[in-house]
Amino acid sequence: MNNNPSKVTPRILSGFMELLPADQMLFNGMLGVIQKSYERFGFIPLDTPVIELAEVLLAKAGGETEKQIYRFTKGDSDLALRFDLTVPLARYVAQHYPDLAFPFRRYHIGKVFRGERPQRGRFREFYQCDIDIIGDGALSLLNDAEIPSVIYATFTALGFSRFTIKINNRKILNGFFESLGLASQAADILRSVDRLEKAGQEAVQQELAGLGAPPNAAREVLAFIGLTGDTAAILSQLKQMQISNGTFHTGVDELEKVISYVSALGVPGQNYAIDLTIARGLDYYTGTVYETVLNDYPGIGSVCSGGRYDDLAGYYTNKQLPGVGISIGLTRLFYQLREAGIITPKSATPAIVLVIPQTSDLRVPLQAATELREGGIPTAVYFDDAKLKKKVTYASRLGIPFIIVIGDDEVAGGYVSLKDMSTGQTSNVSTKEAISLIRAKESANNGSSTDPVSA
RNA sequence: GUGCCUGUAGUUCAAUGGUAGAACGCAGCUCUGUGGCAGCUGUCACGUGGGUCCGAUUCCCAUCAGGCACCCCA
Repeated sequence: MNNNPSKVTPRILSGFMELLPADQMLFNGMLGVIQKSYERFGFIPLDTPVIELAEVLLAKAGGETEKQIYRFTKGDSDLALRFDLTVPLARYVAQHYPDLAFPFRRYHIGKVFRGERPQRGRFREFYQCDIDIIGDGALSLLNDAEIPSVIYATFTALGFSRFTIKINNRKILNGFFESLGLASQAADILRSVDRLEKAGQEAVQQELAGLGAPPNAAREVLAFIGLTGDTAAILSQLKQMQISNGTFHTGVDELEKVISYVSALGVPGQNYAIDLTIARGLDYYTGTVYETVLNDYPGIGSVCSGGRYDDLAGYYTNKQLPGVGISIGLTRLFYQLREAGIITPKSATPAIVLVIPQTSDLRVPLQAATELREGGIPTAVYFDDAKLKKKVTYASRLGIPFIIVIGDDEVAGGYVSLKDMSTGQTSNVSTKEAISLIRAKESANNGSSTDPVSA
């Protein structure tokens, strides 16, 4: 690959994503939409170090985490890269507890690292966009209901309309398993149930048998999670079930409340549903759980998931800090949308206009550029010596929608030559007129393309 | 971490036991103040190491890299 032995081959590690300018613009657009949406709900921004003491990050330890974490030493320090944003949040809240106002609503958009085998859409470094609401001692169930409304607003802002927020409650599943005498295998069963769609009914049935579930219990499990209908129908079926288990009924109660409030918060009925099969692999969820899928692209899987947990920071503090939150895996989401052609890059630069000086005295072109920028128009200037054709091609390649050529004629005449790259029309106008012309055209375009996913 | 598949220009792909072509891209020209089209010219490759062979990009082994499935997850 590299003929020149004196040069190092430029390359990056597999599993790390790096984008070309047009894609980076698209990615940043999505990230900005998500951030704006989170802030609209009053979530507070948070940024924490990418590197933490291994002791802190691994306080909880746990098979997969331990295996996947990037860990290294620097001098005497045992360090690690964060593998999610929840553990740093727990540390942060425990550490700054006295200075925070609860419920603490924070969002955090940042990179996390996992040393997994990379695969399509699975990266070793990726962005998560998290929101969490942390209570001090207790946290109203209403927060569980607000989360889907944030998801709804965010995915709508991203340009999607056909998506479903699937909602379930762990207590229902746990209580149900307890009533079948399968409580000790609950975690494994949940995991198996979570794979229902992927692995198929038969495989799950066999797995359940392998876990020691008697055939009738396995059948009951499958029948249970197979309950169908709209939210009202599922809820009434759940309530009619003859199960004497407190946890189960608490779960049904919670789910019913959450569902009713989700509706009250204005999430349309077609955008959420009860799905008793979603369980989430993570073991720290204790109540409501969420998973969001794009109806037209089920293959992409969950694009946003999370849930309720009772004890966020038990490894760092004695305070009982319950919370609820979700995470959008932005890197994966972006990658898969891009792969599927659902989103396509538009421009490779934020510049709206390229000023092209065609004169040796740059003062007038530079003044014009400054005026454009003061007029709120992102402006780049082509400083280097080249033929006009090359400069125009440059604007074309980058997708810059306007160019302004300023040569000796323009300087002498006190005007600029404005060209609309999409129509090819040029006109001689004053800089002020150019600004309003560009603004008019841009706002007309933006009407339909504020979201990066207008497809 | 386990299993399977694949490594040829910047990219996507060909061909061949006698050292390789195309398309797109990129640079330039046709075209000295205007991009997209067209024509021409140029640019760039057999992942690495070993083995078999007169000779290996081709066959074999190892290694590295990439992809896929499992596991797990965003």
